[in-house]
Amino acid sequence: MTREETTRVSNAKTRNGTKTAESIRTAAVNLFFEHGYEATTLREIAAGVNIQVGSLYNHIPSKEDLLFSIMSGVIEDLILELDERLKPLKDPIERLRTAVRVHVEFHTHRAREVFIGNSELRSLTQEHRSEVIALRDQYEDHIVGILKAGTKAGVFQVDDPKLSAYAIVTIGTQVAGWYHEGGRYGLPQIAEHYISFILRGLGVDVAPTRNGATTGVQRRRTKPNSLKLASRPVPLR
Amino acid sequence: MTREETTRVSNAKTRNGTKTAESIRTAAVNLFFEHGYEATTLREIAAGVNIQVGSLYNHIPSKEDLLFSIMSGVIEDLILELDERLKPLKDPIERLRTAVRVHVEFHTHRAREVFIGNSELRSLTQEHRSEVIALRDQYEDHIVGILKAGTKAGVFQVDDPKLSAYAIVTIGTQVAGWYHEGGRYGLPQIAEHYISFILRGLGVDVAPTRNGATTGVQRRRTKPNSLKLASRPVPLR
DNA sequence: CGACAAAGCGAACGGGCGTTAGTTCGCGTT
DNA sequence: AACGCGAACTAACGCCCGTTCGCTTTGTCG
Repeated sequence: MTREETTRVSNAKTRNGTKTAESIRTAAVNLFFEHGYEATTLREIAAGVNIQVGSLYNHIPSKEDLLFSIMSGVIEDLILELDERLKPLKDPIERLRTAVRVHVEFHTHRAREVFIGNSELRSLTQEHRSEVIALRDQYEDHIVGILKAGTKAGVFQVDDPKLSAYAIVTIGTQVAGWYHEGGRYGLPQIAEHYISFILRGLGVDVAPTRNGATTGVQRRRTKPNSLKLASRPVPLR
Repeated sequence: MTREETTRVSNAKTRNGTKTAESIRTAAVNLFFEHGYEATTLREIAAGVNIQVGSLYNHIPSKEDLLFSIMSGVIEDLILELDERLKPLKDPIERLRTAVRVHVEFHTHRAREVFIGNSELRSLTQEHRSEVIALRDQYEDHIVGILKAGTKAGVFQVDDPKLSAYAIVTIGTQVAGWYHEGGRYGLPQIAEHYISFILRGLGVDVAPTRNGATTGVQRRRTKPNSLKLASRPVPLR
């Protein structure tokens, strides 16, 4: 009770080949995405891992905690990825381009988790909710920072960075709602389309888009479409 | 069983002064918005109307049907309002301006219902879900139609109307997520801000925005801020 | 090979859920 | 004055939820 965990060395792969905790997470993500957190039963999750209900509690403290770890995990990963891709860039326009690209790619790549993160906030406890919101604000601040820098440098025309950041984040986020691999649009095209739209919205002079590519910069990509959706969840429409 | 409803004349205000059915709808909207459909109990709804649980079934066929009537009702109202406001306009730019304005105003005005409509699709039965999606598609087609007309007339630069329509609808919809009366931004400013953003995104030359107004057209509005949020629901943050 | 801990089992718990049924009550109409 | 009816109440139904717990199985390591 007093101290949480003592020395923990073993790698936890007893009966099953793959680690059970990981399978639980995956099953939970799929079910939360398809039916929502409240409508998902621990018994359904257990069935997805081929385990009995009670056994779940060898790996998770509670259902709510499982949700929290999914939600916080995905935002942390997003922030990490953005930081990394942004690190080498200085030019505000290129930074915004990359930010939108990362945003769209990530939200498509991990659409199910992102969807959960955007819709299940109210199922968290007060403390967990605050924590997730803090992470989300941290991410938004990155975008706002880019806009402010670009405005200061005179390359963006932005009335209010916060308001514009909302719009930018929102556009990219919603892609996750309808994108599916093999659909009408490839991911790079979608990203470039929205990049042009957004840059123009910020007052940057961008050549009219034709077939997805925008300016001369980064016209050709070595791996044209290397993204996959892990499973086949029920989409929203 | 065979025929649903015979002659129905009475106005249903027996014991209570105001109509109960209406109160149920209101209470349900508030509770669904705050805690979500799955997490909301019929007993909570009943308590909000000062009624016992069983009495609800004098007014609704089921919990799911209550949700459906809320979701379909709000989209129908939205389409009606858009049609009406769009009717007298011919110029594509003005039509788009008005569409965005209506969209933002409506989504702010009836934020709680809109939020429910966007997040509780999966709680509907298959049939009801299809019906709601059909209504939503109908609305999106209006926006797409405006974009196509404007593109044909050469005033918009649009690669793909559908993709752009998604972006436009999304921006306006999300406003409902954070707008609250008395906040940093008034509704007209928000609307005009996004109108400029969107028009520029579509390649229309718009004068740089200052304090909300855009071009000379429709600069002054007779009723500057006549919108109200009906109640004070728990926001998402 | 035997001890130990991690992990799974399976039954049970208390409680809450949506829905149904039988009844009562106050109107407006006949 | 009697009736019909909408609408409210009360009680119960069967079911399923998240969580707990004692017990058994299993893999690892000295």
